[in-house]
Amino acid sequence: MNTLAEENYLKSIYHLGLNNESVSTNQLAALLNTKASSVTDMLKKLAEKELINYTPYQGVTLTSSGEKIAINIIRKHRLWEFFLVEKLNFKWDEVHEMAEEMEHISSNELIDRLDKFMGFPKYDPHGDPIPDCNGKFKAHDLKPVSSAGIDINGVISGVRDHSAAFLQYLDKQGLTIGKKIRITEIIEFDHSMVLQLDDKTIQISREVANNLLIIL
Amino acid sequence: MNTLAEENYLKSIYHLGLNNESVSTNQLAALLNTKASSVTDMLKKLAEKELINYTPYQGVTLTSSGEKIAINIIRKHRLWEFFLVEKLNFKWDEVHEMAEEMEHISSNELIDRLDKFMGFPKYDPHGDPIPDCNGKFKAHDLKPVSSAGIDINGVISGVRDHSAAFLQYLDKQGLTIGKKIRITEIIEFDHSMVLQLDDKTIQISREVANNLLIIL
DNA sequence: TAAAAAATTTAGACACATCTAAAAAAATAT
DNA sequence: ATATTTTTTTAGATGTGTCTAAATTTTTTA
Ligand SMILES: [Mn+2]
Ligand SMILES: [Mn+2]
Ligand SMILES: [Mn+2]
Ligand SMILES: [Mn+2]
Repeated sequence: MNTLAEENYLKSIYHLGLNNESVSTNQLAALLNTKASSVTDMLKKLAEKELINYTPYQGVTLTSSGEKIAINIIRKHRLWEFFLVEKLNFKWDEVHEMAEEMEHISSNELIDRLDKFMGFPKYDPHGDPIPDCNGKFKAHDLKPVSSAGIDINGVISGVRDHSAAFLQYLDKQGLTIGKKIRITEIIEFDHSMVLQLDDKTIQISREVANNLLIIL
Repeated sequence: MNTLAEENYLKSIYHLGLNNESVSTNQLAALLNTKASSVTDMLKKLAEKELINYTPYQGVTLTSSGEKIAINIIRKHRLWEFFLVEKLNFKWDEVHEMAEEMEHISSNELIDRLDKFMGFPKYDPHGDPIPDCNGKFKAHDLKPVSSAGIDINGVISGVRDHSAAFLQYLDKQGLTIGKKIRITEIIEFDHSMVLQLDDKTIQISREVANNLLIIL
């Protein structure tokens, strides 16, 4: 139906356009690791198919049919990630690249059965919400640890940075999804934070605190 | 590493070259639903990569590295088919097209873990052998029902035709993998055969008998 | 608000995988 | 053995997705 490249563009436009409004050519070029001129070419094609709203020089937004396709790809990505972690015992830092390929397997019947097989999970291994077969999903109300103050309690429920390096670091520190934390100290000098876990105390940099998301 | 088209050519060369020797351009064109001239182009590319032995006008054979790749794709295809049937409850006539896509997911670590997850199955839903992670496999010693005579007993263990139409017909008749049959009559006029199953008697055409494989 | 900088689009090219039509080689028939 | 048919390859073209370099538009700065 749509090519692999088209699907990847739609997914990227969706991710970049989440909060803000229209997505720029350069933003897409950066995320997709390609050149602005290539992006322009593809935007024309997607506009022709009425999957995006495109006005030259003004960036793009998804049409509702474009958004539907994007959400479906994200659904597949996250369900496959869940499968890889829960059924095949991969670690959360190992699954993203595989899911990038698997999200393009076309059958919806397959993905709906996979969903059922796994008990209709609501969140993927990184805490991101999994759209249901109608594209509906609800994100947690997440805040970066860095935005919380002294003596605040929270539950680790997501990450902003999905890089393997960051996820491996969190693993090593025991900062995994579901863990309860309490902020016991904030170092004024560099804004690093001291966290109390169930079993130990650890210190994290501002950088880490910015990318670690909790539910209060 | 190799493109999707290259993988499909290698797989096709493998399947066509099983018993006989070299595979012709036209055979490949027919199986891959493409034109002979396109095949020639691709054969040059695969020869350049030393995945096939190609002499113009003489057909091709796989090199050992080409064969290794082909067998790995077949391993993936059959393991995904097994997964779809055993874990997601698809029927044996529904899985081939999905597996055609899934066989190109690149990670070998993934497929090895999938293999383990399913308990290292030896045969796919159609009775075809699944190569292990070293590419080793052993096919059953299969014979078409049509080659057996009166009063012979056998166990249905494979099919020659993999079309959905044929598989659905077999399902409806209760002629599924593992079923024990006994040939009770052969009609001289059209070579159709009467089979005794555990619970019933059915008659099949010569065409069906040719495509249904048993272990004696 | 005019000049400079940045972002975006256009123009022209290329690799890949495919096609049709024509040429060449191999196999078959007379 | 020659002619005919079949098979295969070559030549030239197309669509997709990408690229670099140049032109254009928008934004920022002075
Ligand atoms: Mn991911
Ligand atoms: Mn994820
Ligand atoms: Mn199959
Ligand atoms: Mn099969």
